[in-house]
Amino acid sequence: MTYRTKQRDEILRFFQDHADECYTAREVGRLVSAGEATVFRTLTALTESGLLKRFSSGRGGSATYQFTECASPGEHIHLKCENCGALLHLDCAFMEEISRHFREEHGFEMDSRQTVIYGLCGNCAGKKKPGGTGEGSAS
Amino acid sequence: MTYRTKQRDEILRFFQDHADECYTAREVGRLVSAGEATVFRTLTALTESGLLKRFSSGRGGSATYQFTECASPGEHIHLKCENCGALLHLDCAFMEEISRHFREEHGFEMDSRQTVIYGLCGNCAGKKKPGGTGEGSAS
DNA sequence: ATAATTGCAAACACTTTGCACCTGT
DNA sequence: ACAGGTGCAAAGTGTTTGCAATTAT
Repeated sequence: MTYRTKQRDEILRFFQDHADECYTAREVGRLVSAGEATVFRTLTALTESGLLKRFSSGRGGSATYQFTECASPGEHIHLKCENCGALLHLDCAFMEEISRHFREEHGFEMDSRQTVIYGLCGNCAGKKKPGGTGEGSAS
Repeated sequence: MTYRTKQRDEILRFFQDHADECYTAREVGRLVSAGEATVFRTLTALTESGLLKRFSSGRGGSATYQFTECASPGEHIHLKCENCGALLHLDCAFMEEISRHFREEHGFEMDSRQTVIYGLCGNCAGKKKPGGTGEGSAS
């Protein structure tokens, strides 16, 4: 991450321009001009620096990545819509409340960076009801 | 899942006897007398029936499985300790409170089956502070 | 009896790595 | 110039699948 290359720029920009969608490494590879290896390396780097969020798919499927504005490790939690894929960032205030609840009532120190709440966003709730035994995840 | 075989019995029993630990398919394969394919098939089946919970590991690592008492889709949420691996089941009452918060204040319908809260349990909080860019997940 | 399950090995899919070449500073 | 990045192809993993033999009902 020392040099700035056009591949990284292009990949990051791609995610910024599609912040409402998840993409697999393969998809990214097809949509930008960068080799697969570079895509994987870049995706890993961007995830580690907090610009992207990674979601593991249930079985043997490929992981997906999505842009997330928060490069800074600020305190907030992510809500992921299982239907449309929207990634919502929960404001600090409420997160603190949840966090406190877990800590005080259950002695559990929540790690908001690793946690993703799955469910249906306002637009999707009431519509589609995803079946399957899907599995979600995030870094 | 029509017949009852000794392989499935053994695998399920293994998880019941080690309900506080996560195991990869490979580990299970070594510890019980069942072929790898059978282990994978059984793990998938048990996960689908809700007896096990599956956690995807961050990168290319293997998924891990853990016993979870709740075969019934009862309303409760899971808290997973990132340090010792403990899997805590949150009582309905508090889960309802969280759920309501998301719904009323954010229009978000939480899916408690898919969601796992990561963090440190009472015993581990304050001790080890896991680094890395790990990623958790669950079905 | 017969339909489901097992197990092996081969097939797959996703991700990582080695290494020579290219690029950013 | 030279550390760092890229890309190809090869190597790894982890997981799934085809199919004959085995087992539960």
